[in-house]
Amino acid sequence: MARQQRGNSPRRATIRDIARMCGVSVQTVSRVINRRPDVSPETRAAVEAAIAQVGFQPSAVARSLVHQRSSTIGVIVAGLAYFGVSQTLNGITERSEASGYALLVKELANFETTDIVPVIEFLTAHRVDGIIFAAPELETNVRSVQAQLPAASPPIVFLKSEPSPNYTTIGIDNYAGGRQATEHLLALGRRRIGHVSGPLEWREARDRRDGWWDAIRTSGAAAGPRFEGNWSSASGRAAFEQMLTVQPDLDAIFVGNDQMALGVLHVANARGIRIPDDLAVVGFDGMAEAADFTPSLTTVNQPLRALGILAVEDLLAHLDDPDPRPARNRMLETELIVRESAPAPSARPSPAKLPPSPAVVRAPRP
Amino acid sequence: MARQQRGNSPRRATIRDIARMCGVSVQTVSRVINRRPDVSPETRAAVEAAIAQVGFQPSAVARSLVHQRSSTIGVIVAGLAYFGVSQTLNGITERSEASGYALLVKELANFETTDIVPVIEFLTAHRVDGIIFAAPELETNVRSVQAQLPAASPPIVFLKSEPSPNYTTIGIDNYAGGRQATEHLLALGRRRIGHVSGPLEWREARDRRDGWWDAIRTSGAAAGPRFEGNWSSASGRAAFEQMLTVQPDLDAIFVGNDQMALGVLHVANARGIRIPDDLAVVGFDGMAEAADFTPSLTTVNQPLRALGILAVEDLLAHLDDPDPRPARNRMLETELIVRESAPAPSARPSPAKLPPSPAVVRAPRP
DNA sequence: TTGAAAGCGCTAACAT
DNA sequence: ATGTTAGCGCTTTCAA
Repeated sequence: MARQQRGNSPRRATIRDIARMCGVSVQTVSRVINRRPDVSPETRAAVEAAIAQVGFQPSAVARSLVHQRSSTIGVIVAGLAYFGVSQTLNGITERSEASGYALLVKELANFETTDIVPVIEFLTAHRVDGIIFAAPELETNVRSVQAQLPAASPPIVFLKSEPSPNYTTIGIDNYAGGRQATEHLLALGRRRIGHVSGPLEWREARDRRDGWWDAIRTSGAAAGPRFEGNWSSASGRAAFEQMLTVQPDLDAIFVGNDQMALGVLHVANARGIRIPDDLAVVGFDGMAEAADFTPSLTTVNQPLRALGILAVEDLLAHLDDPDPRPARNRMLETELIVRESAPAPSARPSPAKLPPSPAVVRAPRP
Repeated sequence: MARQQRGNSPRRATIRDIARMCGVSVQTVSRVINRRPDVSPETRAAVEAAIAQVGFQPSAVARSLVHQRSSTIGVIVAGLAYFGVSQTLNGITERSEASGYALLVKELANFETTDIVPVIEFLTAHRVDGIIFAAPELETNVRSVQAQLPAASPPIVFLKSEPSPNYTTIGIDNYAGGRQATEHLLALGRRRIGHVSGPLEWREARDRRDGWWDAIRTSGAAAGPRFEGNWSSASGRAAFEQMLTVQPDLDAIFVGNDQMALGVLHVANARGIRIPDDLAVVGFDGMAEAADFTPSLTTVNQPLRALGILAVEDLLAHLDDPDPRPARNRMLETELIVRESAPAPSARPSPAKLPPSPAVVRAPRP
C-alpha cells in the first residue's frame, strides 16, 4: 500500500510546475489539459507524462474563477430524514450527476427558518450555476424566501406546488391526490371518512386535506373527523386512537402519508378492526414498503424522483438564459395504487354511482 | 414583489466596484468585509452602505483560490435511496452545517463502480477540505478506492467497518449486531433459526450473516437455512417464501434489515403463522416505523446518524494535521430493541441457560 | 488607518 | 504549434 492519507502539506503541483518540468509554457499545458487539438503529439505526450508523474490535477477553483461557472448546482433542503425530501434529493443527484454537475447541499437547521438569505448568499457566493429550493413548503418560508432573493442570483427552481408568475416552480398536485384518494373511498361506498393529516404548516398537508374535504362535500357525504399528525407512524397511531374515541363508527380513513397509515394499520390490527371490511384505508406517498404492510396499503403515489430530475433539467436548460425569463410553472400528477386496504370498487359493489367529480369547489375546512 | 429571478447577466459587483464607489482602495473594502478592526468608522459605514446598495457578495471562489481552502467537505455516496445511506447523510449534513461547512455531494452511478478515481479527483480538484466516503462497502470498491487514492488528497474518512492501519475508518459493528440478534432468539429457546441476508456483495450483509452463523454454532444449534434478498421488502417476502418450502418448521428468523423483515411479517400474517409464537422475528436497522409493524418488530438499532456526525467531527478535528497521521479506526455498537416479534426471554422461560458468548469463532458459512 | 503591489492557478486573446 | 500578456476577484505582504 504505497500512499498514505495526507493533509495538504506537500504543495500541490500547479500548471506552472508542469510547464517547467517540460520546458514549455503554461499555455501549452493548459491546452493539453483541455484536450485542444493544436498541440504536437510529442509535446502532448511529454506533458501528459509529467502530469501523471506528479499526479497533477487542475484546480477547479481557479477554473471557476476564470469561467464564472462552477459546474455546481446549489440545493437547499430541510428534513432530509423525511421520505419525500430524500427521494427528491435522490432524483436531483441522479440527474445532475449524469450531466457532470456536482451538488452543493445546504440543509436548513429547521423548517421554520425564514431567514434564508444567508443560505442563498452562501450558494451564490460559491457561484453555483443554479439553485434548487427543495425544502418543504411551509406556511411562511417559501414566500419570504422569494421576497428576499438577492439581486444577482442564478436561476432558481422552487419545488413547491403553488405556481407563481415570477418564479419557476415544479410541484406535485397534492390537492388532486387527496381528492383521488377520497373519491376512491367514496366509490367504495364509504360515507364516514376520516382524515389524518400531516402538520398543517406544511402546504402538502393542507392541500391533501383540502382534496379530502372537497371530495366529501362534493359527494354530499357528511364531514368526517380530522386529526393532525407529524408524518411519523407513531403520530398516525396516536391520531387514529383519538379519532376512534370521537367517531368509533368510521368506515374509511384517508391518511396523509404512508408512515402514518402504518400507525393506523397497527392500531386497527391490534383492536381487531378488519381492514378493509370495517375500515378502508388509503395512504399517500407510494413508498415501496406499503405493498408489504398488513394488509397491503392502497396509496397515492407521488413522482418524487421525477420531481428532482425535472428540477435539474429545467435548470440545465435555462442556465444561459438572459435576465427576466418568464417563469415556468409545472405540476406533476399523482397516481392511485390500489391494494388490499381499499380494493377496487368492483370487488365490493358500490351502493350508488357517484356523480363525476365536478369543478373544484373549495369550502370552509375542518 | 420587487426582484425578478435572473440569469447572470448584470455583471456581478466586485470588490473593486465597491472600492471605486467609495473612493477607497480594494484593500479597505476587503478589510471591511473581513471585519478587521483597522478601519475608521466612517470608512466602514460608507463601504457597508455601498455593499448593501449593490448587493455585493464576496466571491467564495476567489477566496478559496487565495486561501487554498473551500470550507467544503466532499461526500461520496451511493444508493441514497437506501435507508442506511440517507440516514448517515442526514447526520453528515447536520453536523457540517453546524460548523459552517457545505457539502459537495457526488453520488456513484452504481455500487459496483470500482473506478472512483474521477470522483475523488473531482472533489480534490474542487479543493474540498476533506472527504467522507459513505458508499456502502462492497466486495471490491473500497479496497480499490484506497489503492487508487491520488497523491495529494485531503483527509479522508471511510465509513466502513473493516479497520485499516493506513486509513481512518468509522464503522458499525454489524457482526456483533448479527450475533446480538441471534443470541436473543436463542435465549428465547429457538433452535431452528433462519436468516434472510442482504446482498452478500455488501460487507454489512456478510457481517450480519457471520454474526448469525457464529451465534448458532457457538450455541450448538443446527444450522438454519439462509436466503439472500436485496434489502427491499419485496425481496424479503420472496426469500421467506422460499425458505418455508425448504424448512417449514422454522421457529425463528433473523432478517438483515427492517424492510425485508416487513416482507417476512407480511407473508407470515397472510399464512396465519403466529408471531412470535410460531415464529420469532428480529430485524436490523432500527427504523422508527418498525415499532408499528404488525406485530411490532424486534430489531437491532444502528447509530447511523451518529456515524455521519462522527465522520464530520473527525474530519474537522484533523483538517490541519500534517502529513502521515496515524489512521484512526473506530467501531460503533448496535443496540437490540425488543418488541413483540421477539419478546424478552422472561416473557417465555428459556429452556436452558446459554453459555456466555465466548471469543469470536468464525467458521465456514452457509 | 490606508494603499500599492504581488500573486493564488488558471484561461482567453492575441501574438509569433 | 507555441508563447506572451492580461486578468478572473480576492487576500497577503509590505509601505506610507
